[in-house]
Amino acid sequence: MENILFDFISKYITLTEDEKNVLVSLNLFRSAKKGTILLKEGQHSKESYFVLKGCIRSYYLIDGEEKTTAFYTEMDALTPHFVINKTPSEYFISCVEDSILTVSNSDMEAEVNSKFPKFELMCRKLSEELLAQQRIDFDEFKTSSPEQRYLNLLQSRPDLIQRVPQHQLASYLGIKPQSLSRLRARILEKKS
Amino acid sequence: MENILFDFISKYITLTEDEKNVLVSLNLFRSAKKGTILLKEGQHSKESYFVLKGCIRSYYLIDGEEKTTAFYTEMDALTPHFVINKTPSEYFISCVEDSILTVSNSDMEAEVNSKFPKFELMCRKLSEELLAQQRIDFDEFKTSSPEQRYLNLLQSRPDLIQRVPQHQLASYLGIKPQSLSRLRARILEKKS
DNA sequence: CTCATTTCTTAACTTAAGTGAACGTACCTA
DNA sequence: TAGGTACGTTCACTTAAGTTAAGAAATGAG
Repeated sequence: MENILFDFISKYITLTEDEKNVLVSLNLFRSAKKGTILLKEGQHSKESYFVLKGCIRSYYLIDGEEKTTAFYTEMDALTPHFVINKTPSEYFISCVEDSILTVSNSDMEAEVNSKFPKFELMCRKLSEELLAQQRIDFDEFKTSSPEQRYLNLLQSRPDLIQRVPQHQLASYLGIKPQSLSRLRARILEKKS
Repeated sequence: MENILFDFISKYITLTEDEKNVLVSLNLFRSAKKGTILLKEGQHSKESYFVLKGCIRSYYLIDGEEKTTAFYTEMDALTPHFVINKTPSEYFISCVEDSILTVSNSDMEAEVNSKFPKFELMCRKLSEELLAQQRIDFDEFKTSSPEQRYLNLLQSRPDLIQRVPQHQLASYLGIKPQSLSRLRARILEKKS
């Protein structure tokens, strides 16, 4: 299990055996059942997650309705995003499937950063990369229709469509479940 | 003019006079007329911009139509986002108004980072902050209708609505100019 | 100042998403 | 096994955005 984490880290920096051991000793690993809520609206957690296996999602609860904004699957990193305003979280994080994660908080990160300065470098590279990807995703969302967004998702993350309930997918695409059903029917009709 | 830049930097790290002088000696400052295109689709520039005065925007050209994805005004930093795929830019950057900018490329950044390691820290903090803000903006976009997005923009960046042509604003909101006109008329009607 | 171009608004019509309701299926659980 | 709940699909209807076109207003160049 650790190997997935080390494979991920090795994309950014090279670790010695000693450094790997320090990481393992931190007891980062946690498994969580489908449906487990990792973060509730209003909590002020600074936990970061890295998905080793499974799928987690972030969502807002607006007028009693869940609005899913992101899915994180194997090798995805989720850092909470209320760094700026420092107000409590306005969103939830929960497990779509039984999952195995690493969980770290800012204290642990500070500790590791001070012991191994190259972690600082990894953090910078990672957040730059996440920022770039986030911008690309946002641009793509803004410049396409719900139908195009669905077709793009079919290309880029076909597994999600199988793994995730339709109503969560729909709100991720910015539409209602009924519209997703209709849209899928429309696409099938076009093909024939 | 330099002071705006130093004020911005001081939010992240503290600079000595020597360090400030090095920055000034780099000749970062450039002014650009309204309409100037700073980056064209297909170019492979690694320039970063920081807006001291004026307004610049990024946009895609899709089926002959401009799709504006972001506006950057005073104190905003724009880092190009094809860090990952390393393919040429798929979007344009141009000046909405006569603007004064600082322009830096990755070579210059590497030079400054090696001379003053604390710049590395600033870059990390900045990209973490930008990532957080980007996520918040994306979430807000996804969870609201065009009308709500317009009302939110009216709250959060009222200056944009004055400074920016309507058709650019419309595509920034993800709709057509005609729909923005109609939507504004609808809002006015509701108020009365 | 005038002409041409661009930008913005309005209107009529089309298309697609939102809404509310009904129905079938699968999955729990008592 | 029976009843309940959650989920997905379908339908009819409503609402809002896309499209096409026309005209008014602002901008810019000569």
